[in-house]
Parts: sequence; C-alpha cells; structure tokens
Amino acid sequence: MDNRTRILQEALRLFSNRGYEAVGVQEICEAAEITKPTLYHYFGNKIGLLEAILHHWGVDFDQRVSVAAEYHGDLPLTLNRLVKAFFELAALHPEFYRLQLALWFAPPESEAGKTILPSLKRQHDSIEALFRKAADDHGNMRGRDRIYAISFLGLVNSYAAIFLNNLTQLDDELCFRILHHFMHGIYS
Amino acid sequence: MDNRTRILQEALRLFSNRGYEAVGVQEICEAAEITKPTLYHYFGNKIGLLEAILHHWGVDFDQRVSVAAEYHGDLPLTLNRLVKAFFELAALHPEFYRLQLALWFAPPESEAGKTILPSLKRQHDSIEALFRKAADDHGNMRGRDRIYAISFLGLVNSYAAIFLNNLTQLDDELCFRILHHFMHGIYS
DNA sequence: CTTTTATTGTACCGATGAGTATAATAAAAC
DNA sequence: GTTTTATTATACTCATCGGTACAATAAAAG
Repeated sequence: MDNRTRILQEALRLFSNRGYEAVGVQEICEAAEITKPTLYHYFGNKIGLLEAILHHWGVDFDQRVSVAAEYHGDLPLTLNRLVKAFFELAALHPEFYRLQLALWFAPPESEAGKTILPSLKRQHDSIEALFRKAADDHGNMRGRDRIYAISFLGLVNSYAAIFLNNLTQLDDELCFRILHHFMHGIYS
Repeated sequence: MDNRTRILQEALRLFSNRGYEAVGVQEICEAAEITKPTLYHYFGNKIGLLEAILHHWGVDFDQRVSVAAEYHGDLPLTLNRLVKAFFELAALHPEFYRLQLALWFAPPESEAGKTILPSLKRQHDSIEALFRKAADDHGNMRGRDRIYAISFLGLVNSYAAIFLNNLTQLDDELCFRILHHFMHGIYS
C-alpha cells in the first residue's frame, strides 16, 4: 500500500471516530507512519485531506446512489434498490458513512460541514429527481418530491446510524419494514 | 445579566455555529468578556461548560417533549402535538436545537457526542413509549414502537435542520404534510 | 468596622495546533 | 553512468490549546 492511500485510510478512521476538528495532523501522521511534510505534499493542507477523503470514497457512494435512483416505472422496486444501496454502502464503507452522518447536520460555519455540502446535495438531488419522475405515474405525489426526498434520507440515515452503532442489522426484513412504513404509513 | 449566563449563551452561540472542538476556551472568554479562570471557576473545564449548556436548555426541551408525548388515546393528536413541540423548540431555541442536531450523529468517541447521549436517549424513549402505548389501540403497530420512534425522530429532525438553514418555514401546513406522510404513506 | 466567602483577574504552564523551508533520499528518465 | 523528478524527512515557526497557581477585588456575614 502506498503512503498516500495509507494517509487517507488512517485519517478517515480517526475523523470518523473522533471528528475532523478533534484530530490533529500530527496524530494522523503518526498513525500513517509518515511525517507532516509528506502529508502536506500530497494534500496541501488539512482541509485538502478531508476533500481527498470525500472524493476517494464519495465516487463509489455517488455512483451507487445515482444508479439505484434511476426510475423506470416501478417505484417500490426503485426505492427498495435505493435503500439496499445505502445499506450496502454502510456495510462496505462504515467509516466513511459514519463520517458523512457526523457531517450531515454539521454546524453551518464548520470547515468540514461546508466541505461536504456538495456531496450531500448530490445525494439529495438524485432522490428528489426520483420522486419527481415517479410523480408522473402517481398523481397524489405531485409537488411532494422535496418532502419525500427529505423524509427518505432522514429515515435511511437514521437506520444507518443505528447500524453503525451496532444496534441493528440492516437485513432484508428491516429494509422491507422501512419501506413499508415509508410507502404505506403506520396503520397498515 | 450575570457572567455565568453570558458565558453559557456565548458558548452556545459559538458551538452551534462552528462546533464544540473548533471553538477554544479563549475565544469564548473573549466573546463573554471574561477571563479563563472565571470560566473555569463556574464550569470546571470545557466539557463542564458543554454539560451546563445541555442542562440549561435541555430542561425545557425534555419537558416539552415528554409532556407532548403523553398518550391519552388519540394518536394523531398526540403526534401533532409532538411535532409542534419540536417545531416550537426549533423556533424558541434555534442555536440549542442546531447544537443538538450537530451532535445527533456525532463520532462515537467524540467528547461532545458522548456527553449528549443521555439527552438524546431520553427524547427517543419518550417517543418510543408513546408508540408502545398507542399499539394497545392499534394492533398493526404492535412491535414497531422502536422503528416508528426512530423514523419519527429522523423525520422531524430532518425538517428542523432545513428550517434552521432558513430553507423552509415550520408552519401548520408542513406539520400536516409530515404527519400525513408518516401516518398514511406516500400514495394517499 | 473586620473577617470570611465569592467572584474575577494576571501571568503562566507544557502540549499541540496547522503549516513551512530546506535538505536528503529514492526512483525515473536519458 | 548522470540528471531530473518524485518522494520523504529534519527541524523549525508562531499561534493556540486546555488548564492552573496565586493574587486581587467585591460582596456578604458577623
């Protein structure tokens, strides 16, 4: 493994476990067994390192979400695929997902929070677009794409958070239950 | 206003805007126009200050949520009251709510995240208890109190976050839409 | 008034923060 | 082999970090 990758991985581990601000560059260097100028050579500065992390793991994230959100006429199937995509990502990249959750409602003026905003917006937009297209087939849903996208993400990420705290399994049954609730409400 | 209260308010403002770790004690002292030993006199250390903040504003929060979550046989009414309680809290204490959201999915080993956990758990437990009681009147809901509490909080906090970013108003119509979706799903 | 307690400050500590100039070493190109 | 480029390090900067010893000041109690 090359140094650059090892720095990314160690930094991700530390940031996801303790937060971007609480972990200093020196600690990351010690974990990655390199010195500070090496880190600065590759990433320019601390925020550059975070940007590199968000890009490195974000590519797979964005791709899986946007592919899963493609609507071809079957909304339950698409939503099922989408929930599954998020769950897979939580299982494949737990640390990255955890970092993303930590920054989801980050303070408005925080460096890390501002840096991740474009990524979060992309995710939201993919899902909102899905509901917008689905509204063509479901008249009742018209004009609600935004509210449903917000709700969907709120739901999925709440469960992802609980999974990442080892308090649940993200299995097919849970997927079914979440979607059932989302689509049909609490009385059915 | 006494110094202690001014420290609490300035710290809350800074923490909610930039995050607990990113704001140093010196900066809080300058904002509150006192010196560090004064702050340490009142709060012992930095985490003591955060604990005092969580307690100071958390009392009202806990009380409003637990009162609103009392179930007397009418679930839609109770849920409506509960959503309204959260929205009121967002409007009355935006900075405190923002801080709470920032720490909701905080990194597991972060000082601030660990400190707020008891508060978050209390909120969750009030809501889970509500759904447990409501399940006596709605057989279909039995065994789902946890999943509904998680979903409910995921929803409400997602909207609170958007409100706090000035992207929406938390009015009666939005309250209705959120609850309608929560209770009846997306097709109705 | 004096004494005690509460409140507030001056000056300081050692460690760590993000970052940098320059040199050394390793690898690639010719 | 030499030269160029890429990679990595030593040693350092100034600022800030959370916190503290002790003193000074203000307020309360007697």
